[in-house]
Amino acid sequence: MTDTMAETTDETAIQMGEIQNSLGFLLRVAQIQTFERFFESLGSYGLKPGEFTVLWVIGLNPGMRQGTIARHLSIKPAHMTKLVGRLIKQGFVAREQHTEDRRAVRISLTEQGRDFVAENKGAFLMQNAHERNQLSPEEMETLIGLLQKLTGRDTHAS
Amino acid sequence: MTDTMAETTDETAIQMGEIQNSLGFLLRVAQIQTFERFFESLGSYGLKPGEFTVLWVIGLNPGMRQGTIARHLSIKPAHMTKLVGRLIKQGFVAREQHTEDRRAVRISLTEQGRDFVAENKGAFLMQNAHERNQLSPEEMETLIGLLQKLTGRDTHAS
DNA sequence: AGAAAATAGTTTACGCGGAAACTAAATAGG
DNA sequence: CCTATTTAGTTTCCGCGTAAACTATTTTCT
Repeated sequence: MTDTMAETTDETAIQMGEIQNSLGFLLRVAQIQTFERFFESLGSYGLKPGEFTVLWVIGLNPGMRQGTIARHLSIKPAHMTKLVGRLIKQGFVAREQHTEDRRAVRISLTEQGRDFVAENKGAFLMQNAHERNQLSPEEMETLIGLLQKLTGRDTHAS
Repeated sequence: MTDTMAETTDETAIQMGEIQNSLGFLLRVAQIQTFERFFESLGSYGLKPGEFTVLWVIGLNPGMRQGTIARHLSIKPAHMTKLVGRLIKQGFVAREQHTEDRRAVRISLTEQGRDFVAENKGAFLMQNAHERNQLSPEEMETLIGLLQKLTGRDTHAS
């Protein structure tokens, strides 16, 4: 599962240098791994992490504008359109015209969407369960806190 | 159905729930931001983070097989082919046939490639300089250590 | 040796996500 | 009012990264 030490070709003596400590590099690898884990639990439904996140937030904010949700999730408008389109096609989300501002689009979950979120909430949040990775609960907490701070998403940001 | 049915027009009052603490979500946002920072410094050269990383590792391991490097960087073979192709087109990398195994491809940096890496090494590694983000040096160190552990890439396990 | 399997890398087809151009609706300015 | 600007979302086009199929070479097995 982890790096196969058995494979002892001379080629494996690779030098990585400071890249090993590069934030960008580590974030990339971490995300790849997280992505893979996600598919182990939710992949069977053909849903991607981003899609589940959107579903989740729509569920918490029914009737909100899709643009607002996109902005808060750092999703680009163009991408949001397609994302919502997919979710609608799957029957999880419904669009409704904003009555006051007819440019705006309100979105909310369908019954099916609510059920889906409720069912898979656990699996999704399991991502940071320490059983699934190398970190202790405290370490995971620290990591998440630091990432929140790094991204300016900690609740008590300056 | 629930009490959250109140339609929110206020943008700031968005609910995110446990997603805020989701490792996957935070990794995604962090990576987007890191990506943006990268372009501020190296974007002018039209080089992507992944490309610079590959360039870097080739520089540290001249003449190594491209597949070996790919594996160590969690890059898929197909992608590696295109990556190397681009780097060759830019004049940074050179291919040479492996003499013993004619299937294998050895790659190394050109003079231009070495110069480029030397020039931009500082800018690339600056990513984790605390001046560029919200974290103190110690916090950054902790974060990097935790990410290494999470990804199983902490070579010098504490 | 010769067929079969394994290995290295490439090509092809596809989906995701982004930038920019576009449409539609609301607001501002005269 | 009526044009001009802004805002919300969509569409179009493009590049990245992946899976799967493919080519070429090496190894294994009999």
